[in-house]
Amino acid sequence: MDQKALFNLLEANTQSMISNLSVDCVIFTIQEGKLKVLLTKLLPKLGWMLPGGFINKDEAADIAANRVLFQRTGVDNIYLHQFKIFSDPDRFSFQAFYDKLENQIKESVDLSKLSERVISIGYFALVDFESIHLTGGMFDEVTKWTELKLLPDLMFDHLEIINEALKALRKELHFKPIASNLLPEKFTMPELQSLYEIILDRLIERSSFQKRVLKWDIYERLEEKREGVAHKRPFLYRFDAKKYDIAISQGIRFGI
Amino acid sequence: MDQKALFNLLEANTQSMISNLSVDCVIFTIQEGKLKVLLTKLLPKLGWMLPGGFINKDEAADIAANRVLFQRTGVDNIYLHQFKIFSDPDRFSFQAFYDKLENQIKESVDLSKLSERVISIGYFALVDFESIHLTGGMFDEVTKWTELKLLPDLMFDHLEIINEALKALRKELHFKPIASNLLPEKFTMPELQSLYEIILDRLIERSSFQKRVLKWDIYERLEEKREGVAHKRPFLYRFDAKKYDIAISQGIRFGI
DNA sequence: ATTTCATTGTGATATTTTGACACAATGAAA
DNA sequence: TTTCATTGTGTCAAAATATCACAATGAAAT
Repeated sequence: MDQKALFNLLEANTQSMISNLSVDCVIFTIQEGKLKVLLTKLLPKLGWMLPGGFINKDEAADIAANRVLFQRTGVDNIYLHQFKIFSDPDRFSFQAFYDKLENQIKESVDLSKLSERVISIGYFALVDFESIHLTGGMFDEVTKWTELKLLPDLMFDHLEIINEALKALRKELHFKPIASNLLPEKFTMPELQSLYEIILDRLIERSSFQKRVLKWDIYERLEEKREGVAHKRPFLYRFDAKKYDIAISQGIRFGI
Repeated sequence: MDQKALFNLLEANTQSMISNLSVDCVIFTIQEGKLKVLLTKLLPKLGWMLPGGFINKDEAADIAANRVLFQRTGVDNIYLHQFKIFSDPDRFSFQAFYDKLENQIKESVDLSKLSERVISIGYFALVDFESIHLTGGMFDEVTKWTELKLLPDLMFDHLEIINEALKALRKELHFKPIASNLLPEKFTMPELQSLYEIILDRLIERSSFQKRVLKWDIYERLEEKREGVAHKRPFLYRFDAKKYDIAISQGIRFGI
């Protein structure tokens, strides 16, 4: 990530991009028992924000969201769930950016070419921390995972976008269980329970959790058990896409 | 509704509107035991479509949706739920409109001023048929309720928008019960059950339905009963907004 | 006037689901 | 060899749900 990305933003590449329509991605993961979200900066001197960017003129929003996320963070090919659009006329202004720039950069920017407002489409995703590899040499300076409860000041309305994303995620859990994205291929029941507890921010009783989850009949218990734990070894489970499709077609819900 | 609305659309009022961003409203109601949706035409000769229009430059999308719906149908001040955006680059083209116009109209339109694509924000609402009064002299010709299972050919991707709206409505039922909008102030349990059956398109057992619904503790039974029925008179109920707020704050869900 | 009959309120019962808790099994760490 | 946190699983009670039954109702039919 270098100044080129900033220029792309500020010029909004007026030939190929729609300068009044953007996407913003709220990427959740769980690490060290905490729910975290991926933040980026355009330049080290600018504030933290969500990875986002403008939609190309010939591009569907879902495609744009994946492209932008990849360009900004190296995160590639994940399922992004569109959850809300943010259309307050005052939510974003190029002027606010412009004012923070150094004079050298300002000279190369023509504000009059940019639209007066930007509407943004919010996407969220849940990803497995271990399988995500962030790119860019200036990692810590312009890209970081931040604990949801310890967010820094964010630019524009990005705090609101994150809050809405969390609400939408919790709703969506009823219709799409998390294990398909957030966990590695093989996982244990206690691990799955822990995810629910972290995302829903409340404790869940162990025995009834297991009974409820297994009744969905979308997880297959394997012969193997998790190795190297200092106590009884838990069974490994695997998400079964076929059983999941069957369950969905029967209108099952995944309430916890 | 006259040709002026059409001109507004085609010129997209370039001074005050964002010509690449629109809203479309899927208004559901139940009449004669059928789930119906509100369709409109811009002109009698043009095809059926959803009530929709462009967003003003200084306007939030939710406001635009209500304004557009009112202008096109006379339906005022209802809760519109934003459910999805439609961003396929080929989903809409002004050209398609243009080609269907008469020469006289064509001469007054400058296509080059219009954007090449339009992204639309989908809204849905559930309304009580009896309390809705459609305006406009050409009612049947340009505005009508249509049974969902007997939809005519629709312009653009509006069939897809309706299908997605129905999916979203069924999901949303878990978090927001319908009786607050779709029913008149006073209603009976069998009427409420009928709504669920129509919207979910399946039969529900009577006794357990009533027990489940009453356990939500958001409906208040009145002393009165429905008059003029040729059998036992059912009790009337009323939606209790305060109890509803309490229930919501406790994270209750309204699964059926 | 009387009977009919579809519909509703409600209870009885069985079944399923959930919650709370107990306890033996496990296996690395002490 | 012992310790001990964790896990799988069972038991039991409580709550929720499904199934069925039946009396009450009151306009419509006779």
